[in-house]
Amino acid sequence: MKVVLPDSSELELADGATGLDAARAIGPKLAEQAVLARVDGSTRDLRLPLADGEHVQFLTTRDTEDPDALYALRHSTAHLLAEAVMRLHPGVKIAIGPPIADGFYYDFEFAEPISEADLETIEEEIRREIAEGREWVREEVSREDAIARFEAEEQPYKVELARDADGDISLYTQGAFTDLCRGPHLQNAKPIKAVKLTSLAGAYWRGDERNTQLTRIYGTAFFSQADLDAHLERLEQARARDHRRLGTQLDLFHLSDHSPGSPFWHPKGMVLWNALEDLRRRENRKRGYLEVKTPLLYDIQTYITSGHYDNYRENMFFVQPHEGEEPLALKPMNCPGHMLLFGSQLRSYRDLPIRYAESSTLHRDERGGTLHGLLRVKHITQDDAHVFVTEDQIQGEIDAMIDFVNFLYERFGVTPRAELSTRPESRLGSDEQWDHAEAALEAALKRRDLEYVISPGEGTFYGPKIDLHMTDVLGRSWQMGTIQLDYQMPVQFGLTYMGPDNREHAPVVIHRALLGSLERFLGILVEHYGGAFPFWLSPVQVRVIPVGEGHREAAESLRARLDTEGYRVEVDDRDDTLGKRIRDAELEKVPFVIVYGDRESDAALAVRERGGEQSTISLDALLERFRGLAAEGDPA
RNA sequence: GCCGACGUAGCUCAGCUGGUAGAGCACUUCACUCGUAAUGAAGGGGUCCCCGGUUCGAGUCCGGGCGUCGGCUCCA
Repeated sequence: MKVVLPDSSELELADGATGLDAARAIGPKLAEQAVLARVDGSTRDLRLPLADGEHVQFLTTRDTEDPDALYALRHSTAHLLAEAVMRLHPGVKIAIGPPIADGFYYDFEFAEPISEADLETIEEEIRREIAEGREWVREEVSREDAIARFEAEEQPYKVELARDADGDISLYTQGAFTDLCRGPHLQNAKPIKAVKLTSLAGAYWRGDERNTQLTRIYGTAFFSQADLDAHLERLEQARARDHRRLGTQLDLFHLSDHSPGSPFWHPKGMVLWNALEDLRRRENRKRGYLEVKTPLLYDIQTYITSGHYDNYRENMFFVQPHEGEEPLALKPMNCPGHMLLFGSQLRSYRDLPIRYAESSTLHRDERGGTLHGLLRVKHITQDDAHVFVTEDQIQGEIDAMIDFVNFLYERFGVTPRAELSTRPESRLGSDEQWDHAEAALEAALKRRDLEYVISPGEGTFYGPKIDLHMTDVLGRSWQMGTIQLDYQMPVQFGLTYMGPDNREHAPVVIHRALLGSLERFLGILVEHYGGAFPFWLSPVQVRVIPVGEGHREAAESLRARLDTEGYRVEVDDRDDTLGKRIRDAELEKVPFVIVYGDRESDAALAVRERGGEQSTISLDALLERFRGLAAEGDPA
């Protein structure tokens, strides 16, 4: 048989030759350094046979940044971790240990709990294994043999995995350790030049909290120590952009034990907040949304009607005004309020669509351990709206919402990832309705040519949704905007409109929050910009620094002038050196600094831009520049 | 809710095996009035998260609670 190499040359091989055979045929050095075969785009263990006509490329120990090569390296390191743990903790039960982005983990069930201090010992053991040398041997066995083997070894999790596998099973052995594993793996442990165990966490078997909680050990590995160092350096740089750190540094907000999960917004943070509110309000108005305001407190019946009492009671706040009175619930979402508002009057088909918008304070009593800076809060504010439509208005409204979303996110130069979340196990309504609703959302995504993935079972109990996701500085994904199609809640609330046929019909409602939560959106924005906001968003746009005491008056009058033009300007006339005040302005990431001394006048201002670039320009020219920059946030 | 770690000045952190707290920055005052990323000196500032326990004595050890961080689970 023949396989095709990357340079299009053909290589003759015996039938049944493996990737390693092919590498050997090319050269002994390649055979030694080969880590993986990439065959027609997907990776294959070197121990597996090639087939006639396949296009083969070899990944070697020099492909130190190739994700597939790193995956194999880390997957193999995970096996070394399991071997080390089994040696140090006899009787430990092993579960699964895959490579992940930036590293790997392995899940164990320990007889006695371990702590982070134990990681060092385990890490040393792994290094010892590498120093001793390990080779991986692959074998294929029947399902029954695999089950029997792991039963004999008293490894119940492996038995369960083997039971659930279909077809034959592959095993990989290194040293005294054999694991049930699909591969691919390294030939041997030599390429593993840097290993670090990073953290310890609880994780439920198969991701289900009804199952046993296992102990997960996270780690990472690289082809060189320099790569590991670079990785740690990147993490440190990412942490410098963390919105929690910048929130304090830039005096935007703080969190307090006195009200966990409820940010205190400082004046500078409020500038950002209000910029989002202004954007939301202005753009909603252009698109026919009507701003409303509905109560914060409702009786329990409202939430029984909406279904939230059954589904989310655990996460709601209740207040009892006085002894013996009925409790009220603090609203965790706006839907019921908007349903009641719609139902307060007789509606005609001529009124539809009705688009109620409200950016109101909501409270959700999130489970302990889930709060996270601004990204997961108890006090949450959504740029919410509910659009009541007839069946044939659905498509048009959803298309318009997707366009609206694109418009909003483009303002910030960010691109969210779309997901289509389909029917969950526990839900209202018939399968026909769900088919219909899911199809409507998917059709909209396709019409607007938006890339998306499907998240099965992740929809709400009342309908499917399109979610927009973004990633924070540590690589975690967060849901931002959402568009949800709902046939249920209007029915629960008995909502109707009078149709042209003079009969009552139930409207369909589209729930949507496009930025999502203002708190979360701001958190992501702070990280996206690393605190260096564009001019139109900057809490302080210009700082005027008088050179000496004698220039304070002129600086103040320049400030007043810029203030009149609508810009956010401060004078820094502190009794500090010029260098110090410029340094502070840079650290606060103020976009423009104007140094004002003897040489300056309206005709010639000394302007320093964030980052250090300096120029001398007239006030008029500067104002012209500012007008252009300010317009980025408010395109006509 | 679960696993692990942590909680000391406004911020970032140090505080060894128990003997009633310290640095840098910030703040205040004084001197300097400065030309593009830190002027110098002096000073003020702490219920060491909370409650309980052990001890002659607890920031330090133990128990409980609250909060935060990294994960898991959850997320209308």
